[in-house]
Amino acid sequence: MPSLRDVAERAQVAVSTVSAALNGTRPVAAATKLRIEQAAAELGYRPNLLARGLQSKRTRILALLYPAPRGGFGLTEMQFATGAAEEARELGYHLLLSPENADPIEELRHLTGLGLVDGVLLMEVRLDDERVDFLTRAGVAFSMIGRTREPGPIDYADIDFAVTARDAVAHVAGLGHRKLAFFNHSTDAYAAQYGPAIRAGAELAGAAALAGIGYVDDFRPGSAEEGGRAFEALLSAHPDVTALAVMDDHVAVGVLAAVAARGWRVPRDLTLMLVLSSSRVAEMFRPRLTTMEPPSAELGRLGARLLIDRLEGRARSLGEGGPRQRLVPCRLVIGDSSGPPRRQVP
Amino acid sequence: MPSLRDVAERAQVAVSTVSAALNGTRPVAAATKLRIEQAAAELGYRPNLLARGLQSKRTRILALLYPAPRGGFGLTEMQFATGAAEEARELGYHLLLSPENADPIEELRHLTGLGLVDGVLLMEVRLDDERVDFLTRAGVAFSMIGRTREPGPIDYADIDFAVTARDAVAHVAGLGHRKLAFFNHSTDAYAAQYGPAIRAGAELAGAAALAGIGYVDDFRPGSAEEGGRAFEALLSAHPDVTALAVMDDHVAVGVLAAVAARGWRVPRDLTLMLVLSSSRVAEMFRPRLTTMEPPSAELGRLGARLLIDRLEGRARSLGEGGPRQRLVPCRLVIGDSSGPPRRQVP
DNA sequence: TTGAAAGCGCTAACAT
DNA sequence: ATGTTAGCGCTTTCAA
Repeated sequence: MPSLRDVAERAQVAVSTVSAALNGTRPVAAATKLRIEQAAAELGYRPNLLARGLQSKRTRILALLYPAPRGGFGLTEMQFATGAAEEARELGYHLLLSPENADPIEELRHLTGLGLVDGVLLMEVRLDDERVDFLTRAGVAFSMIGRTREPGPIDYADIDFAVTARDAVAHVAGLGHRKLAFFNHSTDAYAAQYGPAIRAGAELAGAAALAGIGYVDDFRPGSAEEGGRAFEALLSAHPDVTALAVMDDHVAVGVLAAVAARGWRVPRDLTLMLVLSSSRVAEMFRPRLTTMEPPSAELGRLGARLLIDRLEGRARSLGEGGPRQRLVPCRLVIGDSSGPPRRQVP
Repeated sequence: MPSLRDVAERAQVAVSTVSAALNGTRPVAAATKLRIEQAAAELGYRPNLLARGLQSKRTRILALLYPAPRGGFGLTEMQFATGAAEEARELGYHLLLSPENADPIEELRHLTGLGLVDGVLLMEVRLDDERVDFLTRAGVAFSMIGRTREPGPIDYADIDFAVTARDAVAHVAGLGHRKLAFFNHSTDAYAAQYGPAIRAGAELAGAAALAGIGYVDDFRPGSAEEGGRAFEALLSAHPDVTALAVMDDHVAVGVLAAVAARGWRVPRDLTLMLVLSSSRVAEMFRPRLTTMEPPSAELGRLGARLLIDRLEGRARSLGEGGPRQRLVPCRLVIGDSSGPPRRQVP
């Protein structure tokens, strides 16, 4: 690999001039610049990132931190990662994939101590997240995909649960439904302070109230079987529920089975929709399920962009330099599982 | 961040001694070593990877190259990535996520020119893959997840299609089936030299022949609808087919619908199985589908390991230093869609 | 067994 | 407008 010196020799100038010409750090005579660029091109010169980073304290490398997938990574998580990687690449950055081990803080301490990364992108942020405290204290630049309970002045990109809930409720209310049920994530996820579960529940409740329709979310099945049972329990407790939103794909499977078992059909007897599931999953059901599809890749891109903006001080220049927090709603993808409410049995 | 010099001062020794003590590069008196380690610990010293890399030409960073997902990444691809990242971390390496843009070779030239990565992990390898030629010529260390038509002396980890096919055929033959059909990937994927599609088809044919059962794979539906139609076409052309394996989840959806439409049931009238689909997907069907689940995370891990072994010269030390090629079969996960053949209508 | 010093490839003062 | 030089933090001869 040719170095700056090789280019300098070939162009008959000093290394600092080459550096300046290539980086635009200081004015260089047009003629010299041309010679330099030509020499660099002929040699196939590429700046050595390590040398540059060692000197400038900037590597243009970002780390994406994620908990080692408990139940295996879903499509959604993957899209955060690929979205972030693409945005980073387009802005001239690299993305390091950093699975967390048992001790995320130690992991972070290690990672940031290496001098390898300029900033950190946090995935799977919990409502109370120790990683956030650590990074803040350590003065490391970071942004979140998702957010803590009180993000304060921290950059993040997250789902706009308020708008998502409003859209979901508007969808079912528009079809004429008067009472919506919601099967949130399992109690475990809820207890684990899983932000989306808690926010989705709260916002759906609010949106339903605002729209003046009934709302229930007492059930939190965690599997297909539990989903089926929860559905039956739901109907006996609330026979007037005609629309159901569920967070978990597997639960939807169980609900559909229970619907069929009692001789009902979707959407004739029940409007069923997914929340936070990709349309690729939704369309594997029959009937194809309506879903509120999360803007995963977009959130990944945004998270990366926010971080890079901050690193480059752009956050400060435009606007007042405060935190930049971006909310993106899910997209309503209407399948074949949405319809008017069933005629109530008398 | 404390540097080597800080540690050296605190321990009252020369920097070179600290380096030696911490890396075991040369003998250091036990007492000195202890002092040094203590000083390092007290200071919370972390070696600067950039400085080390600049000097040693080794960064312990690997790049995972993948084509920007055409139809979006599947679960399988994701697991390659997380598997590789975990293995890398456990072996003291970092993994860079590198989406390819329009020009993969230029991308590669850039990436390897930066001096940032020690080696490259190739995903989505096609039967003829220009990236392989480039890396070989450029003398860059790499390994593949998947393989070219003639991998020659290149390290790779791939699915053992022969064993997978044999297991799949044994499964259906063991249930008493005498004729198996296979819906391969769509013609597009086939034409795109997608290795798994081509190898799976070839090996299933071979395995069926060896087991002495009939085999058809004339159909290549690419969607649920095409899957349904293909199924009907299959039955009229080969009414004696009682077992069907499909590569594509969506196609399975269509087949199930067609089965139901003609008043049939799975597995009573048809044994249906997935090939190369994760069990998480398979269990979302009703009935739960039998699947040959790809060892994705394992392949990711192996790919990373092979590459690291080579980088550390371990490939050469043990054995004769030739390429290391690892094949791992899919795992048969039996669902509720496998059963004995239907009684043939006369 | 340890220390001194050179240098990896680059950036950024400081000089000219 | 360009050249000279001093490091960034580390590894690695070479001396002592």
